[in-house]
Amino acid sequence: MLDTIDPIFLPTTLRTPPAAQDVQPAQCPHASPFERWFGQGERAHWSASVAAPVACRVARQAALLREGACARNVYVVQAGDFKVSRMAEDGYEQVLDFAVAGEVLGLEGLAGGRTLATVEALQDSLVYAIPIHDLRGLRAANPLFDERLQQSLSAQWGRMRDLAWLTGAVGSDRRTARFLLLMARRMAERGMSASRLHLTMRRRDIASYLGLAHESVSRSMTALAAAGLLKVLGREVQIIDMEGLRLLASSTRGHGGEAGAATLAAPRSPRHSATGSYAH
Amino acid sequence: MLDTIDPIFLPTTLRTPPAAQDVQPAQCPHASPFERWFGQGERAHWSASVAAPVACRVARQAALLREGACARNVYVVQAGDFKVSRMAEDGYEQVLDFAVAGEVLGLEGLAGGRTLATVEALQDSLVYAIPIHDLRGLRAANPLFDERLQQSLSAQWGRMRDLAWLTGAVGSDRRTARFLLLMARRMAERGMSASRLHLTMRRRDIASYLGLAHESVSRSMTALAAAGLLKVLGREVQIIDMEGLRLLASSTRGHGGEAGAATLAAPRSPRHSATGSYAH
DNA sequence: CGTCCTATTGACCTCACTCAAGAATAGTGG
DNA sequence: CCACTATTCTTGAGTGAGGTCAATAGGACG
Repeated sequence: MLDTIDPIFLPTTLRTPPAAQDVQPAQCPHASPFERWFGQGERAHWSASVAAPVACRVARQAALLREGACARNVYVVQAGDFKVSRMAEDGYEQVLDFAVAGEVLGLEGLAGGRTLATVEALQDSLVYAIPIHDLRGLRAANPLFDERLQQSLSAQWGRMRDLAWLTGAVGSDRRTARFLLLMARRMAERGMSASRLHLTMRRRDIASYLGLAHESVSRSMTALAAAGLLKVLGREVQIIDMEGLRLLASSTRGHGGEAGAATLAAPRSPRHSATGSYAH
Repeated sequence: MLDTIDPIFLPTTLRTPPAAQDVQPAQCPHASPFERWFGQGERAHWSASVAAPVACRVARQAALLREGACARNVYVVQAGDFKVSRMAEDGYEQVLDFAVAGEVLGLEGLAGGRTLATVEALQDSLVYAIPIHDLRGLRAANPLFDERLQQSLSAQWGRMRDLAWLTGAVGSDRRTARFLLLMARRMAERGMSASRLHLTMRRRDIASYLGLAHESVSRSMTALAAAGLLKVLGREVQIIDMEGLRLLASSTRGHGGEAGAATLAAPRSPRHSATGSYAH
């Protein structure tokens, strides 16, 4: 009976002490990712020929999947978050997505047998590994899992929609605002605070994801903070004016947001930096 | 027996007379999309409870799927091509993809029951409609179809990869070059000439897809033509120097392509326009 | 304590967006 | 078939935004 697996979050050598909402899946309105995927109690039975998913710890900066490798497993993220990237032909690292708890990784390698992206842990994380050759049997044995898998495949479309929504916005401030709103939405979907973001990835990763220079991301952050929409302290971001951020992000192109009220101050003047410790 | 369906291409009021390679699926190294999806001859049998897919003609500019509508069918494109777009909150039309023969449309609506994108025919096209409630039965009855469906779901990941590859490039010329290479690759995958592109979509659609202004797309086209890489004549594009185009597109950012040789002439000087009939 | 990585800020300047106008094409109706 | 219209495409001019280069500071880690 695998339902006795305790979803212990890994307190081993965590650089950044985990925030309270991260280690308490019980606080989420939904059950833990494991239960949502495989069911709980007596419903989480496995067929005799199929092994139960194996819990794996992934250290920060460790590669869960490496581009071009042989695809062996898919992974369900139990805790932590990941960066999905791909190497362009000239060595540029193109970030495709950021995956958080509840998502499944490695499905892209199903067809070709080869991993098509590198997936790297942004913090010490916990995943459940499912061998690809067990997928069919697991789907047959566990209807809930089959349903979740279907949803994940169609959720892939949502990722593309998000990416297009982000890169479709003209203006680095707008684009950065959309990114923050997207991250906030993902937090909210998991029952955590939407206004308090952690941003485990580097500015450079965000920049690659948004199609900007990392300096522009940095500048936009401070600009949004100077406009009173955010408080930025390194990778810690607190959204002050969610509605203002939405208004700014709502217009995809052209000058001014909607009614011309949400435009940031044109003569970028961060005299009084609201960036916390970075003030000087 | 549905294998007797003749994939007649519609010669009804075609503005642009279809090129020979478009109406001759027999010339492709692969079979027709219908055969590739459903098999041919005796293998294309259907279970008694599941109707065979229905061929549907879609007129140019007609909406095959409309965003927000109730999801009833998925469609396999037999001939023609489509624009997949989504309306942003401010009314901006964000183009997400261009679909060509062999691809499946409407899968994104499977989970939520609602269509998440508008799919519009760029030319008079032919699709096979499959009711969603028949999907399960059809997959069970036809293993080939099941396999293709799996591949299409994982192919969705490739679309996102393509989109990120496009928007990741800095510089409108590079981005346009990548777009043309992408279209050429899709043509080649279907056994057609990779150097001769039709571009059934408007410049504005390309621009939305690439995250550019449509004027920039137009300018980049003429710039690429002036550099001797292309011949542009409205929506008809012929790639002259495929390798040069690849070299230009290979570098995602920074000045110059790879060895500094593939940069376009800096003082954009289209004295002698190579745009065909647009010369004056 | 020294090194490496990351983040921020500044200066400069190219480039692409915006606005605007003209030309070519497609579509419609007489 | 041609006139008329609407849409699409191209080109120009100007400017502001963001990319590149560069320097500094902060933080992590051994």
